[in-house]
Parts: sequence; structure tokens; C-alpha cells
Amino acid sequence: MPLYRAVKRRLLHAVEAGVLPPGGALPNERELAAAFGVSIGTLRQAVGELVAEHILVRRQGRGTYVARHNAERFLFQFFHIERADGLREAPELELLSFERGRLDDDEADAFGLKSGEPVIVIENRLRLQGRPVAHDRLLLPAGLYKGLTEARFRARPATIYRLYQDELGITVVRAHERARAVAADRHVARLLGVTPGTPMLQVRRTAVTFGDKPVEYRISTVHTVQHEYVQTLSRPG
Amino acid sequence: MPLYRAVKRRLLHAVEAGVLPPGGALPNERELAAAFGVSIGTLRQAVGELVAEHILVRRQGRGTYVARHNAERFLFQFFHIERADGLREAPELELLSFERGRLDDDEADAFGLKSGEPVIVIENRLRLQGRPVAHDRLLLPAGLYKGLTEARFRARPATIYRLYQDELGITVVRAHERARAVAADRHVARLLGVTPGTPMLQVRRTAVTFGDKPVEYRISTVHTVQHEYVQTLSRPG
DNA sequence: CCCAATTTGTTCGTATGTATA
DNA sequence: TTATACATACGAACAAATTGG
Repeated sequence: MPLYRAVKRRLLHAVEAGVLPPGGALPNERELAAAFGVSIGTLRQAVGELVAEHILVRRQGRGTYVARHNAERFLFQFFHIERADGLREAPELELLSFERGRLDDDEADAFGLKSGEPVIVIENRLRLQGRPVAHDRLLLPAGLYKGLTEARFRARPATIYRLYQDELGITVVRAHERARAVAADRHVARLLGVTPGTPMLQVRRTAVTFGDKPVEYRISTVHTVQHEYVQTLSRPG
Repeated sequence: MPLYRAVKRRLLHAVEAGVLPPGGALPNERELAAAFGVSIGTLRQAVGELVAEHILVRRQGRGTYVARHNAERFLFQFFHIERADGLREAPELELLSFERGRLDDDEADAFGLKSGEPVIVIENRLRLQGRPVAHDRLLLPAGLYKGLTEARFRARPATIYRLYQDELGITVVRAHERARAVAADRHVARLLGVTPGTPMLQVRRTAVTFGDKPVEYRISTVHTVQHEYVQTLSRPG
């Protein structure tokens, strides 16, 4: 393994272990390089990859920081719905229910999990430009979210992922999504004001933390008449 | 503008102008750096970005080449459908029709174009694991595809984008897609063996060449019962 | 408003390692 | 084995952005 990858792993472990907390500043490059016993170029290569993965953030003239979840990051890395004309806007969330329960067969099946697992189930309605456009059903493994209560969920200051990160020590680093078309069931139809049977976009997301460990399962049902699901374009540079 | 970006632009222009043809090898790094009058590190930075954008391909021990379209690249960069269990497979294409016509209002509207433009319209049926799963409707601005005939389209040795690249000098560098759910119309329902009204995933793609110039518009209608549309995960490193 | 200190960004040149033909 | 090409690593110097005085 190249030296810069070893350095990258050590940095990653430091972030993962909380030695470097979210939002915290890293030592400057010269010091870090010295601490790792490598040249500054090698250190930069390691940091560069972590920046590309949104684990770290570099700001010229200021320093390098552990990335923190916020509205902008959510919008650009994790939210793939926008108006048909291309307008991107953060959704307005409305909590519909917050319950503890166990995974039923369908849900376990949908994500390849074993049924009966204790989970926190959260349902939200999302509005864009004031209109209801999506319904989210979040499944959180209860074991990972010990201190999470409805009150704390409601009182979150920023995004949900920021809540996980700041109050539960869970940092979502990546998510993958799979979409299909389904007919609106009565529940969703009522919530979004559409006729049952209307074609809806169903997006299943698995969000993971370090080591690809899943920490959130989410099923979004989207009314795609005025809004669309956009593919993140691989557009570096 | 940093020097490496200027070098990148000059390289890009060389590729765009055909000075460096698809599949062709670039001079080695030392020579290139000398030709541009920059250090090898600067040259590598420029090339690195073009590699990240799939314009160039680097192979250790061999050289650096202008990227060429082939089945693998299509599968990983441009084809986002896979079986629900994650199996990725190149689709089997069946040409349904190849016609010349003009953009009607609906199609022009869907892509923000002006109606009446002369286009080549190609319809394909896609099979995965032998089953029909999608219908593609390609709209090609006729002016760009002067030499394209049905016979040449049928006789293509590899992928469609390779055909554009090798025989028409059109290199697709990127594409963006937007998805929504629609009800299957009679035409698509018959072709894919589903009941009219079945919820289908409709994907609209715009493929572009250098300078973000659109060269292909495509509407795919996908039967997402056994297959799904996957979001390309931003997973560098 | 400008200046100075700090930090990352860019550029240089060299040497050595690794993969390929 | 040998030659060639890209990959990694080093260290130095200067540019550009930010912050605070």
C-alpha cells in the first residue's frame, strides 16, 4: 500500500474515533506531515482524497476541518429532487409520526435485513415551494440511536444528518439510492393529495457511516409531476 | 487561472480538435511537460483532471490514451439500470425503428428545444437477462449525424456511443438524467409486455460532447419490477 | 485601508518504485 | 532482461486567501 494511503487511513481513524471532532480543525499541513513523518506532498495527497470523499474540508487561508453536515451539503450530496425547471431548494420537513417498532417482513426484505429488528420509524412529509411532493419513511436501527427521542428530533437546529452527527455521534458519509416506479397507496395518496394509483417514484436509500456500516434506511415516495429525480453528474473540475 | 488548468485546456482542445484521436496515445509525460513548458508535476495535475472526467485514460507502464467508448464504459458511466439484487449487465438492444422526422411539441418541450427541428428518431427495446425491461427513444439532431443510416446503425460493432465517436466524430463526454414516474402508454405497454397504466420509470437523458454541447436526447421508459434505477455513488478512492 | 501572520494552493525538480511490453 | 511509462515520495519556493491588528 502506498504511503499516502496509510496516512489517509490514520487520518480516517482519527476522525472516526472522534479524536478529530466534526467541525474541528486539523493541525496545519507542515505539522501534520511532521507528525506522520511524511513529506508535505504525501500528506496533501492523503488529505485530498478525504476531501474528495467529503470527510474533510479544506479552506485556503484558513485550514482543514472535519466536515460537518449542514443544509447545503444535504442539498447537494443527499437530496436528488428538484423542480422540473431545474430549481433546487431545500425541502420543508413536516414530522408525521415518530414511533418505535420492529421491522416487518416487507421492509426487511426491501433492504436485505432480517425481520423483527427493533427500529425507530419516522415519517415525514416534504414540501417544495410550499407543495407536498414526497413522503419519507425512515428506519433507524434502534440500537444505534439510544438517546433519540421525538422531542430531540423535533428540536433539531439543522438537518437530520447534523442531528445524527452532533447528538448521536453518527456521521453519515455516503448513501446509495435505488429508484422504481410504483402506484400510490391510499396512505401516501392522502398525504400528498393525489389519487390512489397515481404513478409515484419510490426511492430506497441506505445511508452509511465509516466502514460502510448502514445507519439509516429510508423509503421516499415522490410525486413527480412538477418535480424530478436527478442523477448526480460525475463532473469533477 | 492556475497553470495546470491552462495545460488542461490545451490538452482538451487537442482532443476536441482530433489532433489526439480517440484511442490514440499521448506522448509520455516528460515529453508532454517539455512541449507545454511546464514541470512534470503540473502536467500530471492537468492530465489527472481529464482522467477523472473520463476524457483520458492512464495506464501505468503503458501510457496515457484518449478515452474510447466501449461496453464497460457505457455500463458504468451511462447505464443506470440493474437487477434488484444488484446484478449489472449490459443490455441487449433490439432496433425497433429508425426514422427521420421533426421534433413535435411534446418532445421539444421535454428537453427545452424548439419544435420542428429535423431529427433522427431511433427506437430500441432493451432486454436484460432475456426479458424486455426498457424502451428507448433517441432523438439525434439531424445536422450532426449527416452520414448516419439505418444500415450503419445496425452494423455497429460496439456501443452506440462508440459508433458516434468512431464514425461520426462525436464524442459523448457526459450525460445528465432526470427521472419521473409515469403510466405505461399502449405503445410501451405492448413492447414490454405490461398492462397499459402500469407505473413505469421514465428517464430523460441529455448527452453532451465537449463544451457541454448536446448531441443526443433520449427518453427511456423502464419497467421497474425486477430492475431498478441506481444513483451513481460519489465514491472516489 | 493596509499590513503582517497564517494556512492552503500551485509550481518546480529530482529520485525511486511499480507495471508493462 | 531491458527499456519505457506512469505512480509515489520528497522538499523547497512562491502565490493566493483569510484573519486580525
